[in-house]
Amino acid sequence: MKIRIKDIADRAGVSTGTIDRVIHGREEVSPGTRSRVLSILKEMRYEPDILASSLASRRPFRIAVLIPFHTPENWFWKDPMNGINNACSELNHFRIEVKEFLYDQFDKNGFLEKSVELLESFPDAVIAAPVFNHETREFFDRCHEQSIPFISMNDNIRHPEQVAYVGQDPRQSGAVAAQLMKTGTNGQGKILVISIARDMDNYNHILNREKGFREYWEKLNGSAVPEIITRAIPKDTYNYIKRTIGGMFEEFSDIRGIFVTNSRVYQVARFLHNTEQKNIMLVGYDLINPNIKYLNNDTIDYLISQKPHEQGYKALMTIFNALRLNKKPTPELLIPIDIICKENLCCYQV
Amino acid sequence: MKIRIKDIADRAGVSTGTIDRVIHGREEVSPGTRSRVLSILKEMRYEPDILASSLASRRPFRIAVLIPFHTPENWFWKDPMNGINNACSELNHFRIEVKEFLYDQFDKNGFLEKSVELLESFPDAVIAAPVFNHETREFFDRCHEQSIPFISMNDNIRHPEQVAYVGQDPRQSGAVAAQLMKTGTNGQGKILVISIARDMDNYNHILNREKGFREYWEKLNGSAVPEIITRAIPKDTYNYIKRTIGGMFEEFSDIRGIFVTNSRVYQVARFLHNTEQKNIMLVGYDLINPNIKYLNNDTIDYLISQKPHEQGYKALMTIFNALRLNKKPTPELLIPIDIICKENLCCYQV
DNA sequence: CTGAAAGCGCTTACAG
DNA sequence: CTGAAAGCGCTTACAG
Repeated sequence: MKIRIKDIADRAGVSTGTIDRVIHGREEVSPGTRSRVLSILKEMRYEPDILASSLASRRPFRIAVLIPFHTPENWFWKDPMNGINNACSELNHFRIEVKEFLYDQFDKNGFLEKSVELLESFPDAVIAAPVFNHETREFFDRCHEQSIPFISMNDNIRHPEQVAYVGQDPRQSGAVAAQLMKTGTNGQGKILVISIARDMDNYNHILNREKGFREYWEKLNGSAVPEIITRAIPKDTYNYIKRTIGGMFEEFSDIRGIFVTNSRVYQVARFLHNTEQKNIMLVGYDLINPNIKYLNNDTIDYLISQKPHEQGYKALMTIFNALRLNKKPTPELLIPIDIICKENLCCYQV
Repeated sequence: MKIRIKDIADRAGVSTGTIDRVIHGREEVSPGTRSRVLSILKEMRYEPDILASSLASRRPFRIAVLIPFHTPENWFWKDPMNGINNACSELNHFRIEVKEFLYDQFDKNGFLEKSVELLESFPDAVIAAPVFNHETREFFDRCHEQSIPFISMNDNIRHPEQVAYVGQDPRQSGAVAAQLMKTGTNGQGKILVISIARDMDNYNHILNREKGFREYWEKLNGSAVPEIITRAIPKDTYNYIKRTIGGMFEEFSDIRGIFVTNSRVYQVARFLHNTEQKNIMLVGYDLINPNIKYLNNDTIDYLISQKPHEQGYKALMTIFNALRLNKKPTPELLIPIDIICKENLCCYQV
């Protein structure tokens, strides 16, 4: 019924050791035997028994993770790592090892150092989250040269050799924000779109979210469309934000909603809360603690979750399935764009 | 490092066969040996290697599923079964077998017959979705007598012996619907709460959803609160629904929103669409095809997903983890209450 | 009631 | 370049 290595060996008239060598592409087999065995493997549709394989093999499957570390001010990168580790412990029977190469998301050199270190450790697979686009692309090139398969998460830089991408579609999430805004404002008045980002922090995402948000209204014909005012704020300190947003409220009348394109929405919430503006619809990103606080006191209406934990979890599962179980992955594993309000918050917190 | 059966055997001065017998509670061991081995197992914190165990054992792990079958008119029960089967194929290396005992959700006798049949097959574990409360409770009693562990899904009847419950909190999902309604109507005008159910179909869920919806407004102090008009419709044919809802629109003025407490929301959507009432906010349940159609043409504003596929998937994973991997499950595995609109629909479709 | 031995399907030195 | 044998940790008849 089930085809074993032994069956292949009998058919090919060689020993099981040789079959094993062919299956794992070791170079110690004569070309003739190799091709004969390969065709028998295909013909008999051999599928390895991963239980037996894991049990017999000493060497663990080593996965290297190259993502930013989190800081007290920016917890975002904690959850992906947790997701990866949770997936790892679910698979612990299969002898998987995760090694973390964490870098400072504002320090390009740090990234380069870590990526060299990673390559020198010769892992079996790589999970990486691109922050520095150009440098990550080069890093992926290097992985490919060393024949190390890699998966890209959170931001899709579409390297031709990547096993898969795991993350959200930022443009689509902008459209979701717009739909919520439409429900809440009915297309009346003005809407501010605020992007708070020091450096290039999450820059791709921000641009695409803004784009998706705008496109939503452009596609809407016939209905009322609000006036949309976009502003980038290059600092994320409260005083700076307070001044900027405060200024906008003086400049523009009839503001009905604010869409903040990343996790800094709590700073805007703080402003609205302090100035007691209760009828502004506020939508932003990410279930980080300060945001949750303002969600619970009704200052933030909705948060869009990037599901960082799930991204990490799925990244590891996907690469494991692809490499160990031979299940070819979807090239783009899109993480759902969850809409979170006070009422459904509890079931999303890991 | 890792404790094996052999280590236990050496320590206890018996053979590995005996250890195996103790671990699996087979009755062919003398009481003295048994208790000695048990205490050594505990002391050395033995954890079985499930790879080796699955590899060596012939017998598959047999899981019986007792849920309603789906019909052309009601596809709801298709997805849980798919979720179970998908989980099963993900675990197929571990030799799991799923056997389906599907019953007619409107036929109590059919349920009883299937449950007898199931018990006679002596499965290793049971996944069941309660429709007939009293009868399911008795069925679970019977499972307990036969020492078959069971998990309850979709509706929690809180049997004291259940391994876990996997499903949504219907009351909380009513609150989510209310929050959406508040965003869309700002608490102005009147809101209809419509429950369309022939027989007792999903009755517990409907009551709890209504309850959660009402409680939301009760907790809201200070804000505008709409007038809420609840109505049960005992038939789900379009003509009947059209007459009833049409009548309500004649009876009440200034209706701003309609909350349909189950998947029949497409019938109300059809009415709104046919009568060209565009400014009524409409919220309902479940990503079934007719609902998706009206979501895409902007008649339904939001759907709440019960994530039936995920319920099935998690039910199987939970019982497998609990019984084969000794991971004790959360007693209530609450499935997130996803809010679906046209814009985020795509990433939720399996 | 208990032990010795073979086996699950694959991998890994080792010998040639 | 290839094979025979031992081993991964657990389970299962079989013999006593």
